[in-house]
Amino acid sequence: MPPRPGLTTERLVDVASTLIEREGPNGLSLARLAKEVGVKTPSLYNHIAGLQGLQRQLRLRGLDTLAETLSRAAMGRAGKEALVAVANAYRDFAKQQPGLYTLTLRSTEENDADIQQAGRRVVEVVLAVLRGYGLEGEDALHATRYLRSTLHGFVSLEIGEGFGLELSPSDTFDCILDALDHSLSTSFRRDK
Amino acid sequence: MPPRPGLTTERLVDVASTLIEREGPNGLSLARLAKEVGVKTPSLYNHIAGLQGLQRQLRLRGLDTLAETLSRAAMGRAGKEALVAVANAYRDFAKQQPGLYTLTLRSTEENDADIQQAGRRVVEVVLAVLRGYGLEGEDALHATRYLRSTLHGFVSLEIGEGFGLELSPSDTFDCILDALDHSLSTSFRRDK
DNA sequence: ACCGTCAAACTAACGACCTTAGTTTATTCG
DNA sequence: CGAATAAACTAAGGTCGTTAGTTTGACGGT
Repeated sequence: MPPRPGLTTERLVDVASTLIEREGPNGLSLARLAKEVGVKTPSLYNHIAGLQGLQRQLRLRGLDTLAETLSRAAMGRAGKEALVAVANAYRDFAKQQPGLYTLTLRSTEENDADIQQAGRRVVEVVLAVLRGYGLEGEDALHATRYLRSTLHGFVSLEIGEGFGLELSPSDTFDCILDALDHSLSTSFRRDK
Repeated sequence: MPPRPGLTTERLVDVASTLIEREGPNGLSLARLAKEVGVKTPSLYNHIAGLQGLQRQLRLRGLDTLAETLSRAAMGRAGKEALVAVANAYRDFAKQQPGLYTLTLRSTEENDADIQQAGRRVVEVVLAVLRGYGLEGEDALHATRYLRSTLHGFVSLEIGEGFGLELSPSDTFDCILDALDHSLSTSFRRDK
């Protein structure tokens, strides 16, 4: 049906996701993507809605694989074991695809139903972990924000600057998880 | 000395910092900045080293004012009181200048001595707060990363998407500070 | 086996932006 | 009052993203 190359949206997002790791989230351009797949730039518009559309697709893929990775890690575990597994899965995802992670967590400026739903799937996994701590209702929501904040903050800083120093980030991460486990076990019961 | 406008690097950074709030970190362009101060784009190069140089100056200013804001908040306080004051100052800074905050915390890719030093000044304030908890040595370094991760993660998420829902972010922040205080008071003693 | 259809590629062109090189101009200092 | 200097300017080149309009080639039905 198509004259020659036979592109698909899928393939473009594939190639773009490798590009974003090589060049960083800001180095991603339609020009480079087009060159990479052997096509002129305007041809891309048959498959994606411009640069914004491409970024949106990447964010969507990032959220989807993140949600799946996390739920896999949570399966069959509970309590601190689940917390540790999910947290490490989160960190590994960010470290293996820092470009995609960074783009995914960038503020979107526009309320996009699909993206919001994909984001909700991630939050749900975190909520499930907290259920193992007996947290529900408002407490669980506060705790979810706490957990997300800590995880996102840690991996952002680790990706961004590597924390400098020669102190092992993994050791720090373990300390943080101990502290989180302790907080979730005790101080997040409604006692305000 | 100058023919007409009499620009300075200072003034350019001033105007750029207002621009970055109106347009977001990605909306900042030399073209807009030039128009704003009534000058042609190339003239800017007499005062700043291109777009990268401008962003570097903004990051520098962001780190400097952040460090000063935090040390002001920490002055004369100790323990939980210091923690709460510094944390709120951090959050307020990010909320009042989200564009500058975002740009400041973006990974820089290049090891710039001035920027690294400015960043160190921020870390030192945090370290000082932790000294009030009796933390020193490796423990203090781990704890600093914990604190920075949580603060940065929370304000990033809050700036980015507002956390959705109608649950008050301020309430969550208070919960988080309680949990942090508790962790720092107990579980960060060397007991691994 | 042919032809029309249709999607996917292309070319052409515009506008925004960053950057460099070379030129003008006004102020200040000797 | 004249020359030096620093800050503005014009001109020009390059990269991008995007839109509009054109070509092309594979597929389905007659």
